[in-house]
Amino acid sequence: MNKNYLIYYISKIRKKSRHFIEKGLEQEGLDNLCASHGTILSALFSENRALSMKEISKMICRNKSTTSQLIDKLVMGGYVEKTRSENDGRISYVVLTDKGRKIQPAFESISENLIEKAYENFSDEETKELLRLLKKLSGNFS
Amino acid sequence: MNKNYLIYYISKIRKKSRHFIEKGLEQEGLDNLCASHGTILSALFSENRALSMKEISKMICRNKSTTSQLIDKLVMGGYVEKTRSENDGRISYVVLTDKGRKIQPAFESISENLIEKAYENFSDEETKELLRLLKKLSGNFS
DNA sequence: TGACATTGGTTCGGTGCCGAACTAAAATGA
DNA sequence: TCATTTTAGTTCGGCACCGAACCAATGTCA
Repeated sequence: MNKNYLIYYISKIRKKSRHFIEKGLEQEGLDNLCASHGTILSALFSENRALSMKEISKMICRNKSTTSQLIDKLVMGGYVEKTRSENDGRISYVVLTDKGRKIQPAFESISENLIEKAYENFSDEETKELLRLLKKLSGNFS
Repeated sequence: MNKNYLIYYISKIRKKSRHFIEKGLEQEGLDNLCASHGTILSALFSENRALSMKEISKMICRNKSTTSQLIDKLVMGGYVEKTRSENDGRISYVVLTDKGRKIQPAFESISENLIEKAYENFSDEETKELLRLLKKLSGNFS
């Protein structure tokens, strides 16, 4: 058992999953979007409400400048819109457009395929244990 | 149990571990080096021989153009040297310089600290199981 | 032996992502 | 009330990383 393989596996899995997602996006004709855009849209789908930049930033674990740029691209693509908050002029909310809502099924399918592939041959027990250990590991760095 | 958290944890752990390594490098005065440079140097330390670009590329899981650029930076910093193979003019070998060898202890200390922090409160059993499951997961994408 | 394919590396353009500096709006508090 | 601090976002410069195009050396095979 070589403990040092940990980071090796982690970054390999991350890279492969990103690649998987980006291939999926490409097949759905959603070129010029990357995995992070997918994460943002998924968040908007599941929350089903307007989200502020800050909320999105936190959800996708990217800093605010990155988030700002990612959203810009989604706005350019017509998938989301930004509106200034009426109560607090600093906040801008991001909402899905019709075009954005229309691609939800594509995303869900990619996401399902990813999960299916990742956990292939995993028993429920193993899946559960893996998630528990990853959570614990992640917490150790905080 | 939400299977979708998998990628979330994975990228969080990756990001935090990179951050940890880069902080460590900074403290050792090895600014302007990133985690990938660390991985390359560690490979050179542990293999203790000249490595070709291709070998390095494979070991660090980066494509050849990225590897080329990372090595360039290490050459600039005086940590490694590149020499053309005599048998095969296409291959260039990378070797540590004295300066490169001198920072081995710093790297090992960072690496140890990282492992220690990551596996904090992990039993041997848990560590072993985590590594097994990650390996399995990683294999599922191949 | 000479055309062609393959292989190891580099160069180039582009993207994701970051931190620092900045702007504008809101909160604070003397 | 007004200066100061905090907060939400944007802009900018820089680096890691990638794929595509490219180059030079080697392998292949008729």
